[in-house]
Amino acid sequence: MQPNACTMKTRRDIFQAIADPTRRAIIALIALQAMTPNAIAEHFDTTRQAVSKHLQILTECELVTQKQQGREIYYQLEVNKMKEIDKWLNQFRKIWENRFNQLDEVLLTIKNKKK
Amino acid sequence: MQPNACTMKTRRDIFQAIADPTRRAIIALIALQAMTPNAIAEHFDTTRQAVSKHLQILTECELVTQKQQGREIYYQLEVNKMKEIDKWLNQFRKIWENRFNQLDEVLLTIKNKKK
DNA sequence: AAATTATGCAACTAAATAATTGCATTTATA
DNA sequence: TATAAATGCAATTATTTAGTTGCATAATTT
Repeated sequence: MQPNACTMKTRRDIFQAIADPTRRAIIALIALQAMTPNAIAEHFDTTRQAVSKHLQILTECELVTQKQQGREIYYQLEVNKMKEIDKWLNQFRKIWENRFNQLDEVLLTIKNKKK
Repeated sequence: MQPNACTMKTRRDIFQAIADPTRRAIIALIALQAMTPNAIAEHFDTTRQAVSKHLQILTECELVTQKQQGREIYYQLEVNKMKEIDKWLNQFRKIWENRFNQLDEVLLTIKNKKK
């Protein structure tokens, strides 16, 4: 059986995508307004092709989308996709809020003892 | 000059740490209660040594801490460190909340036009 | 139409990564 | 005290990654 279109050499996900510092910088850069690969590359110390590869990876996991405009291609952040990281954080948020409440209680106890 | 103790082959950070799915699973596993490497390894399909390496990486970027108890070492999540990811998300949170408000306005406009 | 610009894709390379096996050390138990 | 258990560390390996250079293609501009 032939490998289908979904077959990829590497498994990309959003966590893998944001692991690279350059990609995080690109994400932050295009967060507010869409930009072309050339314009993005000007902000970094690498070649346009390297940036292009990063954009490809970001596109693969749907963190960015393209918008063709003549021969220029504008890449823009799909900010909604970023919420997935937020969702993953939720499980820990419960814990760290709990920890905070526990600390709160300790502080209250100390306070009451002082009275 | 001799390389000092801080010299590392690789630059680890929290984003790199959570990029690996096994490490994310470990993080989730020990989030609620500290566990030993052996106990953690039982949950995965790899060797204890591999888990140990993941724990080492997580320790390096201060996502987990150790607590020795006889010959056992309990690894526990430093849930506060997870907040760093949350902090990074803040810059995008502003945007996605904004987008939501914009949508909200559109919906309100539609609603008003219907009246 | 010819030259220029914007971009993607392929081949290649160096470095990093995740995992394995084997061994050493420390602590507990029989 | 001898054995077993819990763990870390070193060497090795296969795979992935990020980057480079070079080339092809499509859309502009001169």
